Amino acid sequence: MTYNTEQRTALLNFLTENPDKTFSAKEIALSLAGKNISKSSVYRNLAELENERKIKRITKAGSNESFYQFFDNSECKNHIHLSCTKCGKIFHLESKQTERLVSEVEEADGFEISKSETTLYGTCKECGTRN
Amino acid sequence: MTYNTEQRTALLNFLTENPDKTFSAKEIALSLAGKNISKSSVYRNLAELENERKIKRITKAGSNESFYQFFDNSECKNHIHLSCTKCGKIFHLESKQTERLVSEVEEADGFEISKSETTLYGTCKECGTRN
DNA sequence: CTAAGTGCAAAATGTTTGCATACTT
DNA sequence: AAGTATGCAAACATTTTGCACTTAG
Repeated sequence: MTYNTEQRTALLNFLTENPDKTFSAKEIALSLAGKNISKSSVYRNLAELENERKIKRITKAGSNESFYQFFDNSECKNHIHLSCTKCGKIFHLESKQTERLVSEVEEADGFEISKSETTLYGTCKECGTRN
Repeated sequence: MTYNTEQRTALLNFLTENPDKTFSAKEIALSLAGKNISKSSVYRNLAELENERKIKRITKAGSNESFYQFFDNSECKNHIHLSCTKCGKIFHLESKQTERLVSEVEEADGFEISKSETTLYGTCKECGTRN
């Protein structure tokens, strides 16, 4: 169905090699300059890789841009995520502390929480102390 | 510092009167047609009211548009929010079930969670069963 | 009177699309 | 060979800005 083109590979490699950072489409295009990939292909591949759940699209507070981050869904069955609304980074929070919360929230309001996708927003340690 | 203009009042009134709905800037402009407010003023007032924490800016999954919802911060000291990534609505979750979660998450990763601002994302009952 | 807000049109930003060409399998 | 991806430029949609004018306090 999908081809492993030079461009898609370069894009996914780039995000894979920087798993704890987020990048805008523009930043990615810039980082991949010289790697023979156009703006359209950056966007098309980001969309495709997001569909395949290989990367995560992130929206930061106060910005209209989308940011993207590597996301290995297979490792995320049993924990939820913390996403910092300031820097946009995603942190992985181990399951034991959060199991209760998840079921409680689901019972309370009928909210359907897929653990692998659930994200709790707040301010991370770094961004908090920097302020 | 800020003036209570006819336009700002109309905009805030509109969101105040529809507290459980979210609106895009376009929808707001449309709803306020005849109320003597221009597109620029819609955007400028949305930004200003967001700064004043009187409204909340919301980003929906898969969309680049911003949506806005009335938000009375003063009522939200002791609970967290559930935000549906499909319909964008914000739900208020009472504190008892979540107190533990909040402190546990804060201890675990140093995440600083202001209860009145914390939002847990997922799919709400309506959007979940509709699918 | 002065600072703040307004409308309008133009510009800037971020993203998507049509099309002809090229690549992957 | 067939289907998929690419680059480019143009189109889009949303949001922001410059400027002259108006209004709230």
